[in-house]
Amino acid sequence: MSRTPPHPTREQIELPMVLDCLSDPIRLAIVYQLAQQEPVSSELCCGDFNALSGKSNLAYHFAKLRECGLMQTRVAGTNRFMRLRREDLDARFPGLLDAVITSAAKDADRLRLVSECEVVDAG
Amino acid sequence: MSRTPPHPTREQIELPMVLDCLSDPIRLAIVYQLAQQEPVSSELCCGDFNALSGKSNLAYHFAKLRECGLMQTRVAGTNRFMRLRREDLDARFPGLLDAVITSAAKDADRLRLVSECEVVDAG
DNA sequence: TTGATAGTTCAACAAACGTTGAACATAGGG
DNA sequence: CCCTATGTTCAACGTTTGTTGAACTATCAA
Repeated sequence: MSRTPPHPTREQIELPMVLDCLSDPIRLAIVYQLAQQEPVSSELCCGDFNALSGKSNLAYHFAKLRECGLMQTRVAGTNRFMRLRREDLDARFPGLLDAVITSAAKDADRLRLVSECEVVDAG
Repeated sequence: MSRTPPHPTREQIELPMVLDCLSDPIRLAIVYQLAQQEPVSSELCCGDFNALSGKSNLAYHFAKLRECGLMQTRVAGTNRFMRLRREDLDARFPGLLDAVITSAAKDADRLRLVSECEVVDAG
């Protein structure tokens, strides 16, 4: 598979694009899941999101998240590891990412941020 | 003109809809302009946004902003007065509106949040 | 080399979106 | 009453979006 894909620089990150990206339920769930995992490890790979949708649809959303500057992708063998661009986002838009994630957490069930099986596992 | 249009209740306000609404440049400019005016008077009428786009296009965006719970419209004679639903938004999504407005302010010129003539007037 | 695994790319399609202008409704002033 | 100002609604349009499945690429392990 090709090399590590292009990402915007910090200064190229645009507010409307970020908000638009976060407004899609699947992408919000991806960002939320990344944020939840952050204390443990800052990275997750594509397969960790398979519960959210099909692989090709996820690839589409990953690309959007990358293009708008929300995520960074690192290629390692046959895996791609993704992490939130927290530093860049906090620098550009202070408090925004946290506010979104906190708000999303409050509505977690309404938003189906967790996949069905995870909910079952937790219960 | 018909009666005052329907608005969602506080609990009906949904995060993805709010983010999607804010991701449009014209709507972001409307919200920003309302937020700027807040200390002075919490309301502006439709005509105050005429620099942003045509009247029918603005009516379309006003409807979106109302439907997602960002704004409230009050009918007074031939005017409609609009204000941000700050209390409701802060209750549902603490810090979100402020983070968006602060971020928008930082990029004010890049985002064309102010109309051309306002910029000229200021210069 | 063969096969399996991980993920991307492409073409297709329906649905939703933003913009326009024309028509409409309503209220207020002469 | 007529006229104007304010704002909405409607139909039309081209564009962008999200989703699908099939084809593809690349890496690793046996």
